[in-house]
Parts: sequence; structure tokens; C-alpha cells
Amino acid sequence: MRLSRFFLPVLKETPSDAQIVSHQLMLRAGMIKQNGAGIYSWLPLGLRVLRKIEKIVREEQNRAGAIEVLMPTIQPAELWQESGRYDAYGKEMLRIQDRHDREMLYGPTNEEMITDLFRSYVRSYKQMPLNLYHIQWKFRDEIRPRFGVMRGREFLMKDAYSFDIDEESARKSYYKMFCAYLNTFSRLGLKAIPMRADTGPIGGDLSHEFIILAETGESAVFCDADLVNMAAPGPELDFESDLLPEVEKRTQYYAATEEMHDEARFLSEVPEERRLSARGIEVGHIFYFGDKYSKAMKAVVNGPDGKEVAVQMGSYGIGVSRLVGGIIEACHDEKGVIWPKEIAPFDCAVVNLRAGDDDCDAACEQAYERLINAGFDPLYDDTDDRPGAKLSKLELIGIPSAIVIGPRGLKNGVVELRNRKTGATEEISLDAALNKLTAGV
RNA sequence: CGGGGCGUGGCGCAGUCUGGUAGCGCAUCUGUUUUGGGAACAGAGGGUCGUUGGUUCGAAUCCAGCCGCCCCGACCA
Repeated sequence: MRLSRFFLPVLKETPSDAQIVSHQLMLRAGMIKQNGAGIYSWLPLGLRVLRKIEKIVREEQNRAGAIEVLMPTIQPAELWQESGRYDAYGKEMLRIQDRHDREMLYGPTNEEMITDLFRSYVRSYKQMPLNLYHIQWKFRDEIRPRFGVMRGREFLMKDAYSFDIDEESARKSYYKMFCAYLNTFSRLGLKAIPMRADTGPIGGDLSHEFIILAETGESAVFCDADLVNMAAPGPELDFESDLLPEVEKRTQYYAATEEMHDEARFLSEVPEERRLSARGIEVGHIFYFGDKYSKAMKAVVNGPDGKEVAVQMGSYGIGVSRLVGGIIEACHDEKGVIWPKEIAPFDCAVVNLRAGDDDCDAACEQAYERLINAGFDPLYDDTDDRPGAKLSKLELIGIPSAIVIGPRGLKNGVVELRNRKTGATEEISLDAALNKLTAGV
């Protein structure tokens, strides 16, 4: 993409409305535009990141055996009246009426709708286990939206729902998502820590929040430092194998948000040098809730013994749009964003320090084309801004690496290869720079 | 929903206390000179001061209502 033809409205000054760094940087880097309290338009740069996160989430869900569907944003109220949540949900649910005065709502979540989908078609235990997910916009009319896309009212969420014939099988479904989440967040360049979460009236040990550490995190978290640096299972993981060991490897460590924190246990279970108390952002939440909805909504199947049983369900959420902000909170410096490679809006950049100069133009065009031919998605800054302005903008939007080409270097047969994260620069030939970039160095 | 704050060219702000018809920086447009860390000079355009009503000879400024946004709290992917 040529910057001269792209739409990238960056701001030099920090908008006064934004309080936390991710919100400020998203506005400054031209990723989003606010349309109302907690409601945002996604501009081209932001949308690229959102789509990349979505893609990784989708790939890892598929790998774990979940199957994608797409349910609507607008739901009829009847389903929620059936589950009893129409009254229970309160003002966070945006209720609307259509032209026939039918009661509708903008979905804050989809348990009812997925349960209805399931019961419409599934009759036998042989069609299970089943895990259906979708990635869709939700709306929760929060009393006070804040922190940009981290706590918007409208947000993009991946929500998966598992259906099993009994609790044993449901546990296996839960472990699959547990591991899928570890792999997902790892690919996103994050260290996400699974923390025991409140299971409410269902009880049991099957609810975890996935937390990333950030100074601006909303809640205090306490955990064993050894857990934070544990690697994810990785793409070789066989999801049909017994995943309990992978889960237990992590759940054996102490890790809790402030609501679940038990100071006495923390002190006794975690050696002093490994005690980590920090702040965290919740980016995922998985939950086993048994037959809460299947019973209320009569989602029943015939078991092997011919008897009807209400299915066992779990739900698994990832805040896709929230992750954009969350990742920035975890990945930035005073100059701007530092995108992890997999989700950067562009793989790399080519910067022409003297647009209009024949040698610079030619070298840049060559670099740009070769990167495209090598399968990369580069941003080419072909504008006639001053060098300082270009480099600052590049640092603000956080492209991982860049080839900077100027007349001075070309005279000596070199260009500059820059790494956004390390700040390292090296002066080498254009060929060498391209080789390094395309080799993923 | 309780408490606090804000609303003035695209962005960031001053002006409001003490009423006299709007200003600064950045950005934008034109031209010239520039060009390895947010260029300089010259010129230009752009605001019925959130909105409605009131007070006044006169309102960005005083008064009242409404709308919107932000912050703190309870709440949350």
C-alpha cells in the first residue's frame, strides 16, 4: 500500500478525551474514530489489526475443532423470556422495538440463540460433542463505557458454545478451549495467564479468565511468576488427546484476580521470590455452566440408553476488539505502538526519505515490488514529508520493521534497516536488507 | 444512577470571573527555498462560540432548560 493513497489520519496531538495509552495511541495512529460514548468506527489501520486478530482467533478455534456459524446482532425477545434472562439482564441490554412493536434486543451474548439453534436440529448424543462459535458484534449498554475499545458498549467478540452429553465429556470440551486459548494468545504475542474465576451458582472448578498483564489493567491480579512465562502447548498439540495434563500443568499454580484472591493461600503456596502482584486485563473467559440453558429451553437429546437428557453446555469468549487495545497496553513505548509481528497492520515499511529524487524513487519502487512479490504486505511511504515526520509517523503506527532509503545512503550503496521493537538500525545494501526482511530476521 | 468537569475553525487551547461582536499554536491551501528526526518565509481560506429560551442597547461571557462528551464510584468481554 502506498501511503499517498492510503487513508491514515494521524494526529500530532493527543485528544483530550483519551485517558489511557492504548486509547490515545489508537486515536493518534488513526485506527479508530469515536462516534458516541463507547461506540467507534474502525479506520483502515485499526481494521487491519482487528481482522488479523480475528483471523488468528478463527484459525485456533478451527484447529481445536470448533465450527464457525454467524448469528445475528438483533435478537427477538422471546428466546430471552424463555431462559428467564429477559427480566434478569437489566439495563445493560439494549431493548428495541421493530415497526410492528415486537420486542427485540441487540444481543449482549448468544447463549439463548445458540441453544435454540442446537435444539432445532440435534436429537442424538451421536451428534455430539459439538462446539459452535461465531465472531460477531455485541452491545452492552454499560453504565460507564471508558478506555476506548477496551470497554466500549459495542464490541467484537468471539463466543463459542460447547454441547456435550455428560459432564465428563463437557470437561474435555472445556480443556480443548483452555488449550486453544493458550495457543491463540501466544500467537497474538501475549502472555495470557489463566486464572481461576468465579463459577457462581454452578460451582466447580471450570471457569477461567485469561489475563494479560498491563499497568493500566482494570483489576489487581496475584500469581506465581513461573506461570506467566510458561510456553503455550503450540500447534503440534493433538486436540483429540488427553488435554488434562496440559491444563493441570498450569492450574496447579496460584493465579487469581482480586475477587478470587486468598492472601493466606497466596503466601503459603507461592515462594516469596515468585510472588507476582500486578494489574491485568481480561481478554478471555471460559465457563462451564451445565444445563442452565438447556434445561430452561428444553435442549434435550437421546442418550445411548434411549433416555432424554438436557445437554451440558459451556461458553468461551474472547474480546476481539478489546484485544486491540489490550495488546497496545502491553506493547508500546513513548513513541507509539510496537505491534507483534502476527497482527501488525503492515508487515514492514519502505520509507522514501526524498520522494521525487530519481535514485530514491527507483530504489524504493524496487524494494516495494520485491516485498510484494515475496508475499509481504508492505506500507510504502512515498509522500514528500520531511524525514523526521515520516520516521515519527512510522514509529507511532508501530510497523515492525522498515527499510529507510535516502540519497545519502544510496551514494554509499546502503539503505537503513530498522527494527521498531529493538530500535536497532543497520546500514546494509538494499539486497541484503530485502533478504533479511524476507527471511523473517 | 450519585459526585465532579467540559463543550469556542479539523486538533489542542486562551478569552467567560469583570458583557462591547473572537484569538493563539498545530493542521489545511497557494508560491518560493528546502529535505537523514515532526522545515523556513510570504500569502490565503476556515468559527452564527453544543442547543433552546431569557436578561440587556448589546451575550462566547450573566440566568434557566435540554443535548453531548470526559473523569471518580457501583457494574463489566
